[in-house]
Amino acid sequence: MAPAENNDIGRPLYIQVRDQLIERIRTGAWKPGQLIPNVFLLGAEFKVSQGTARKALAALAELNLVVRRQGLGTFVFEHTPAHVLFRFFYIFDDKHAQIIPKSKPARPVIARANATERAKLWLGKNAKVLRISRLRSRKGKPFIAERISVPAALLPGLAEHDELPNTLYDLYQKSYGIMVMRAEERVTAVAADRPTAKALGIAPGTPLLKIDRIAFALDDQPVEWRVSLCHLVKAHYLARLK
Amino acid sequence: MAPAENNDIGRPLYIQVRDQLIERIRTGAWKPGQLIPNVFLLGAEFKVSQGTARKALAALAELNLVVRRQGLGTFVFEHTPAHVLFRFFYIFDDKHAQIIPKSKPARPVIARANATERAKLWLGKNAKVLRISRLRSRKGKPFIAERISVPAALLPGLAEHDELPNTLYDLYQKSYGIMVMRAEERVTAVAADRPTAKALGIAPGTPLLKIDRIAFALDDQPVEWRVSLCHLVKAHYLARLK
DNA sequence: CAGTGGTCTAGACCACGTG
DNA sequence: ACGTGGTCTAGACCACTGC
Repeated sequence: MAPAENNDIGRPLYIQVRDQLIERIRTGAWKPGQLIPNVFLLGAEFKVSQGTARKALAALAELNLVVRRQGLGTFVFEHTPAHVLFRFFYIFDDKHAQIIPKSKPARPVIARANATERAKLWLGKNAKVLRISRLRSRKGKPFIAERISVPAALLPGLAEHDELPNTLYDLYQKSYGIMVMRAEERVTAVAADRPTAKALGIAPGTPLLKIDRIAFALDDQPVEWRVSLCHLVKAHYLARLK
Repeated sequence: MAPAENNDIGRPLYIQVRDQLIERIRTGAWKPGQLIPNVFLLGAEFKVSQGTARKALAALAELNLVVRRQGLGTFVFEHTPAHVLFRFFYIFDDKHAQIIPKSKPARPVIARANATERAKLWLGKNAKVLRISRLRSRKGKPFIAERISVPAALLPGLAEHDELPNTLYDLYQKSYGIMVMRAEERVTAVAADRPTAKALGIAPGTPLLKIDRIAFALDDQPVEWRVSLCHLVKAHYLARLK
């Protein structure tokens, strides 16, 4: 990268290198779990020093796109089901142990996006969405009613699936190359309405924790809207602030 | 730092430097808002290279203990009321604007810590706590009932205060040198009990968002336990996951 | 203009995990 | 023993800020 390219003027070299590496991961040229070249090889390839290549990798690791392991190498981040839960499902029991919920396979339904879905997912007038409704259980008892909407254009062919896995985010990554990078959760307390109460086996009016989540992909486009109504007994939602 | 000190073997140089700088901030040798020496001066003082001093400062900035401003210098982080709210009060209205709550002055009460307080705040058998109960309002209407417990030993003389400010964390820092660095919030939905409902002017049984927060200081000791019962209309708690 | 943080280089050495 | 990431150095130059 000896002479600064014209469209990159002003941007630090290590950011330019980082962004080219991001592109390799996004396009699938480098697959999840794959070992990538070390700092010297990358430095040689991009005509930058070892230190700059190292800084680019550190920035990639900061974005959770690679994992660096001393003595082993640098690997493209892999969305395993366990890791996805660990990253994006913050319900804990009263002993501070993370709760791993089960969900029954559910069939997605395709439909025209309604106004809320278009607003939440930045969709146009005639866009379609896949909707998934399902219950999540703990020790055999349902405690979360979940409603998910995903832009249909992002997941071609998914509507034909009969069964969806417990964690959708690794399916998004492995089958569609969509990496969920961050999420925003808006949390409130609501009273259970009749259908929800029936589904969860509780009295109508019971206070539920409502988690309204938008998940964003690498390019910061929303890829999923999910509303979870949670009946938490001896359990809580955990947020860490710093 | 030319020869590695014995108790520091194995720890990277820049971490050793960082920790000595942390100590200066913690003890008040460097005051909040103060400009600190540049990388070359720090490097000379600690007998390390410019790059290592820079890495120590970057690590300090990572901990939010200093703010680096290009062209100006590096400053010790200052807990202004506005910044504290921004960092630790995550209630937003439906237009995604952060809500700034007002609270009436409240008088702290001193008492022997009960079992829950001892567990949450890691206190011994006969430790005392200061308790503060207050309402927080939005547009003149109370919407949060708050109960706070703080180890009395941490805040000598506070019990004599008649009035407490809207944000306690900058009081902790300025008057007692306690810097709240992080917090854990456990969030659930509960039904309003009679006294809370009366205080907030709502019907008993109304779903409330209960936020159970422990705030931790620099040394990772808990310094405050706070339970907030929030009646959120057209408002929500926001969490950002990455 | 001077002073600051930010980037970049080239190279040495250390710490860790595997074979 | 080897290859990896992690640390550390010494020094050059750039970018931003305020005077």
